[in-house]
Amino acid sequence: MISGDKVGQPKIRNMEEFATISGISRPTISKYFNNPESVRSSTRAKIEAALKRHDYQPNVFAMNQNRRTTKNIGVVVPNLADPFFSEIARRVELACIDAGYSPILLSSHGSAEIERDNLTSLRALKPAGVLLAPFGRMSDAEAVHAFDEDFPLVVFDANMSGVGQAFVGTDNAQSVDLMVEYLCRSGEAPCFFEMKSPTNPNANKRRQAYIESMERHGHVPRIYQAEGEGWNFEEIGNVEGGRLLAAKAFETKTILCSNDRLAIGMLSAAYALGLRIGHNPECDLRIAGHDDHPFSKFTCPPLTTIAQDYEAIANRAVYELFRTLETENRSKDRTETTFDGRLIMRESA
Amino acid sequence: MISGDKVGQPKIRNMEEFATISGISRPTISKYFNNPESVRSSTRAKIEAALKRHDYQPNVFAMNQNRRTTKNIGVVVPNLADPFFSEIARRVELACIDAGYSPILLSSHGSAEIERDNLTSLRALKPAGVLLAPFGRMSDAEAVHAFDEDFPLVVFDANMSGVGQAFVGTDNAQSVDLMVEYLCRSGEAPCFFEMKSPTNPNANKRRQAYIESMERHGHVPRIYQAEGEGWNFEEIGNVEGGRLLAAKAFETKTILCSNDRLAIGMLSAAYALGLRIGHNPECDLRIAGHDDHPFSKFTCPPLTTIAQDYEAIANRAVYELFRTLETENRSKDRTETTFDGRLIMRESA
DNA sequence: AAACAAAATTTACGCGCGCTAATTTTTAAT
DNA sequence: ATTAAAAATTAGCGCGCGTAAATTTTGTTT
Repeated sequence: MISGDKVGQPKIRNMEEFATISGISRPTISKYFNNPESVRSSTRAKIEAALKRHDYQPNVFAMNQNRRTTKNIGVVVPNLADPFFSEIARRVELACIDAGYSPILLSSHGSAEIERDNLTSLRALKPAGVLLAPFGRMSDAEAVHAFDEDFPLVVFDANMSGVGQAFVGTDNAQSVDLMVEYLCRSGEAPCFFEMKSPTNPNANKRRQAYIESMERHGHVPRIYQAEGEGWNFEEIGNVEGGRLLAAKAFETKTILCSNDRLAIGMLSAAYALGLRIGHNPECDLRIAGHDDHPFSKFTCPPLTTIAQDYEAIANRAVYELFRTLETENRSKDRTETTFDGRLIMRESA
Repeated sequence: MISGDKVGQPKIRNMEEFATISGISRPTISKYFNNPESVRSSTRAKIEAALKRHDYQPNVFAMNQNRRTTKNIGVVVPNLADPFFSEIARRVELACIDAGYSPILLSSHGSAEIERDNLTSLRALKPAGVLLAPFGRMSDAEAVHAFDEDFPLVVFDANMSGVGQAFVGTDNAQSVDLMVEYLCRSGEAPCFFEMKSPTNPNANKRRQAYIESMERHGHVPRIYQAEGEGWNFEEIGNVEGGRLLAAKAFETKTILCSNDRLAIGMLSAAYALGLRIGHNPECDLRIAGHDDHPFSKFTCPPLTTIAQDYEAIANRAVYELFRTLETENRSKDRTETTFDGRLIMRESA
């Protein structure tokens, strides 16, 4: 028995045959598969009864060849190995499926070239729309702009000015201010640790937010930048952060890291140096992060950080895309939505 | 200007137009795109000259509708949020692209139902072959078997007896023995910490390997099992492992965890309890893991573990699939390939 | 140079479905 | 019972390409 066959039933080869068997005309069957609500309920019942007996499904390729627009949604993230993106991609995928679309998940594996290739590949699939978390300034701006011209596009996580029908992300100004305020209130004002050449534009926003927040609280901002390129943030935080710690280069005993992955690396370096990290009086150092990385709960000590609202960002990004798909008027009003970060207080700061 | 156009050239709409412009018949153009080597070099030169001037690419949907077999390769992993799978998926994807195929990456998000749905979705895409990392005994065996009947299938990471043309994974017997031997030689024989109801069949193999290895070394195996379901391994290792540590339930001071994620959670619990972890004489406990999770280098202290050979597994799985695609004779000789794990000595054990 | 097989190309048809227009049937409202 | 609106049917073209069979070209042998 071939899988998918119902016992004793011959295999349905195409929509014509299924139409005959279900006693409905082919165009009506076609309408049904395009939108089950668009046919009369009595007709729908007949079709679904036939479906139960024969489990036919239309040929995807024939469908997509002739449809004005496919049901494909491209989802492009810079790096699936980063838990932030794998988690948000998961939610985006499920939201698309719920809406009856087929998400196509592409990771750029940390390379702007692959990001460009991914957009090229997507063109061939004629997606109804695309959700893109771009590298930002690392991205091939020309390719992204061109893609924006040709397809409905929603950008998330990292903003690119003027690109896409909408941007959805976290309000770094709010989230960093929240953390700075907490750190100042509960102890010494923090210095800021980040990468010198951050791949992600959010890093720049966070630095700026840190500076403004510190000044607002009447403190002098102090920024320390680590050398290093690429996506190996933990390693950079470990090596460069460790170097700074060993050299006692930090002028304060409270360090706010630009993201959790840097903090995770630095915590490991601090441990190796025998430094006690935490908010207790007997501790040497406080370290905080940003993003609520899934492992940040299990660092030593657990990392105080900012949780981004994955669920809200994913749902809103999908919502904005579908809104664009429904209202044909492209590129009129570009919306920017940011969600607040939430302070996660743990032992590290 | 529409992106993709060459300046001053009109947009090519289909293969017919491209054939006219390049001065070659359409079927020959079709042959070229199917396999450039299959046309005479003089013909190939003409086509490629035309391609330079007009950058036409065939309609994917029309191609796949008529081809006996598509160039799609399905890649199904149980959980992209797990770095092991995101990393191996990355390598598999790139290997497929190199071979001129289009990988379609699907994560089952930790749910056997979604795994089944993913296989169903893949059917519609008529993939040339599929690379599946199954849940194992959690998988919908019937669905997987049925899929195996209908498509060339290579199983990796977790074996399912008799399923697929090939299995590729890590030799747990070897890798666990390697670790047990190291631990025994460098100190006390380890006890074994794992989940009571592991989702992954490798866990069972590792337990068995631990028992056999211990007996071979003349020690009594001691196994501790944590309650808890799902994929939140760190949490389970943290809570249940921490409970056992606090209760001083472990009869030895060396603990081998079934995987790194459990170890990561337990390390965090040990830290909270003020236990000193490591191989130095003054330490209270040694903890080791398995998989060389990307974060294991940055635990406190860094985790001694077993590195699986991602590259080899990914490449071999892809290789086995392509071998199956070339030789039409399915289901004759099923191969099983396992690669050795590599001991990564760090400070935790 | 003729003969001939092999390779390349052309001819011709079909894939499975979307979509449209005109017609017929069914439903819901008067 | 009448009628307008909604839904379904009939009929048929077109999408862009794969592919088998027929034809032409090419390269090799005698």
